[in-house]
Amino acid sequence: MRSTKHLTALLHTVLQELGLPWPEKTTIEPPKDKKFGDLAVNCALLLAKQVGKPPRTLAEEMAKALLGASADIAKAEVAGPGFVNITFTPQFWQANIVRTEEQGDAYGSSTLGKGKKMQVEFVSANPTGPLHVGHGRGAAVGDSMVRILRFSGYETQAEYYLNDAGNQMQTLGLSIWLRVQELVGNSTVPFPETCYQGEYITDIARGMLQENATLPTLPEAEGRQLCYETGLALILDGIKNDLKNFRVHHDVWFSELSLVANGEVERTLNAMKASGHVYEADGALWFRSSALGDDKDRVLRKSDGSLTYFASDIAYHANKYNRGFDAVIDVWGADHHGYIPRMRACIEALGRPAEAFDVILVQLVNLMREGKQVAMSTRAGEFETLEDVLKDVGVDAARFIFLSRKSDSKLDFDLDLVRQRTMDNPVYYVQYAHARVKAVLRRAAEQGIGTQASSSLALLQEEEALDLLRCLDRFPQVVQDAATGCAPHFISYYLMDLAGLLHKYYAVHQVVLAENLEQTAARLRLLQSVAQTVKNGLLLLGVEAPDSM
RNA sequence: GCGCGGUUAGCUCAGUUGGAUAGAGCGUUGCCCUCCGGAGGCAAAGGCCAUAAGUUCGAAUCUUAUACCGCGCACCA
Repeated sequence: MRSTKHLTALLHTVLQELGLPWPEKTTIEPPKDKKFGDLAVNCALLLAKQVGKPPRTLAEEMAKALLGASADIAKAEVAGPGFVNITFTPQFWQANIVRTEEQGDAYGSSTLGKGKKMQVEFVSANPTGPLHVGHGRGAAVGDSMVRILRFSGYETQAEYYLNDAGNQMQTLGLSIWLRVQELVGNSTVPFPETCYQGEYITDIARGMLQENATLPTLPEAEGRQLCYETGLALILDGIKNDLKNFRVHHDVWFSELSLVANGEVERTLNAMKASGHVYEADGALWFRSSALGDDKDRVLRKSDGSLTYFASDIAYHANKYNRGFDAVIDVWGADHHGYIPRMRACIEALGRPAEAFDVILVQLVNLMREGKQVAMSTRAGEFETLEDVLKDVGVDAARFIFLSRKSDSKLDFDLDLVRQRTMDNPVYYVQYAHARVKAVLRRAAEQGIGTQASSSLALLQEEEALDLLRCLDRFPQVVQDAATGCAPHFISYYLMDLAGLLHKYYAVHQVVLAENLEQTAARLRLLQSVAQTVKNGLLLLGVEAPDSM
């Protein structure tokens, strides 16, 4: 980050001196192969046609000018078809340590999103049962995005949308009610397939009976209402508890019912009527979403007079923007992708720019045990709860695995592997890098050796040290890319790289050398900077950075 | 049928705005413990980036077509 910024500024000056424009598509990035230097610039290739000179000639001119422009540049070479490869001096890289020391826990943060208000809505599982692993992935992704956005300077709110207004709530009340009747031997019909089959429903019914033995004798409407209210409260408590254990936090729990009750849905529909996005046909109220890119128009109020889920969802999103968010991100299960076009149409109808709405699709989790897929069926009430998985593998491992894949690709979650506390499990590989540094620092402290700021960083000349320094420099950019790309997995991949370089350095160079305190102090500072960066990165994933393991 | 996503090493997956000889982990094979935590490191083998055309200085990346896989196409939520 520091290196690319520095070179970008130098290149601007140099191009100006040479009388050349700055090509829009210029890239300044670390090349794949280290032998091409620290950073590669492609702009001679881009300018060649426009200027009418061979790319290599242009590149030569740039290289020469860059070399003279700053003492931080050790080499500027032309290679391949016309790349300019820049190598910085070791002193330049060593200064990264000072930067991480100064910034500490803030290293990697930025003001990228300064002044922007963002909202991330995630999990939002219907409160009709406990969370399962799929919800866990959405929870990890959403929570991590919130952390990354905040670290990048966005004012960010985490929200859970509670679907407490629909048919499913009716079904929940009925399911519990019928189980209550079963428990006291009143059932005359088999338990309906349309009701929730899970064992937790019977547990709730049993609990309610213990509290109130007269429950089954209540009139059905009253009994079902009571079952619904109590059931919802219990399930919600369970969900909140699961999320807390998973280190996932929501700032706001937003009730769908509240939107309907206070007339906000009606008001939003009226506003859309006024702007001509809505019409009546066949006794129903329709949203003309097909005019805004959707396949077909969508019903908002059914011919029986009741509202569709989509109607309250529109009101919900209108409400979000009215709360002042510049952009909202919804985290959805990938099976809802068909919902995106109508939602985009809705955003447009609300008069918001397309950039103000983003969806992160989270693919399903394929849970594996002993090499076989674990069957999951919500309808049959057979699913692996998040709670069970966390008990099995732990929060750190689960979060890291969820965040070490692109969200929009299927995830094989191998319980046997994720449970392992070995280096086959990437989370331990990364955490071990942190613990290892802390162990060395403890060891040094025992011998009375500290990390004096006065120590000479110029002693860090080894190739493995420079690799670490270059990697440290990438971190702020990685965080920003994760923020703008909605891609927490960039952080996990980065951390595995950094941890690998640390282990490599450690294997080659002994850090604590009693006979060379100056060298030792410099190396300790390098390691301390690495540990700090690992810790900052892990925090963005919601994973702990242990001092010992 | 239409739409969305996917197809990269034996397996699981990265690959940013089109860049140089396509990467990592696991697995396989071979090596390194007088050493601060070996819970580690080094090396080798392993590829028609699904297929075919196109765009251009240059394509895993962009376009089009085809194949296969997954998902979605409600006056459900």
